[in-house]
Amino acid sequence: MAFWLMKSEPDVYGIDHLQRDGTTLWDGIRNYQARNFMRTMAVGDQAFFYHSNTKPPGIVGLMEVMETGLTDPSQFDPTSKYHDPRSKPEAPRWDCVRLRYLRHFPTLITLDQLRGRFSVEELPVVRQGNRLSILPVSDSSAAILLELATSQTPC
DNA sequence: GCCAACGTTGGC
DNA sequence: GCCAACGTTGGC
Repeated sequence: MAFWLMKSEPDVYGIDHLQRDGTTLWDGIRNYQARNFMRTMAVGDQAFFYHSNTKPPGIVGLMEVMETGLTDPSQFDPTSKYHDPRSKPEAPRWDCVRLRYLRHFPTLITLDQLRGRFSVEELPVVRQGNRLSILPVSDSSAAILLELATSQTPC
């Protein structure tokens, strides 16, 4: 079982939406590197939910990969902001996974905390200007994150 | 294949 | 609003 970090803007789709929905299609990925990471995901992998473009940004909880290798329907939807006119149904360019809500962490693990604890090599999300919305997380980094999440007490 | 221009993400 | 990082596009 592998670990991942997946970003989303809480105003667009945050962990509270996922808790409400139970599961969701993680669609709209339009970056080849992120897509290729998604393609290596396996059912049962776990992903840290990262809230970006918010104050402060950071990791808010955990989710689980339910299905992989799904075609992203938004690429064929002309009304979607993720519509890709160059993608043809006989050769879809973008795919996605289905994720399941696992839990909120008791408190936010802020980007500041992550920067204090991890190097760029250990957890690339701490690098300034990192735009990749899906990143692998090593087992050792995941263990530290899970430990951090449980040791922090809500205020 | 090179590279300049441009666009996007996302922190601050 | 600014800017760092970096992917994409298109001319050549």
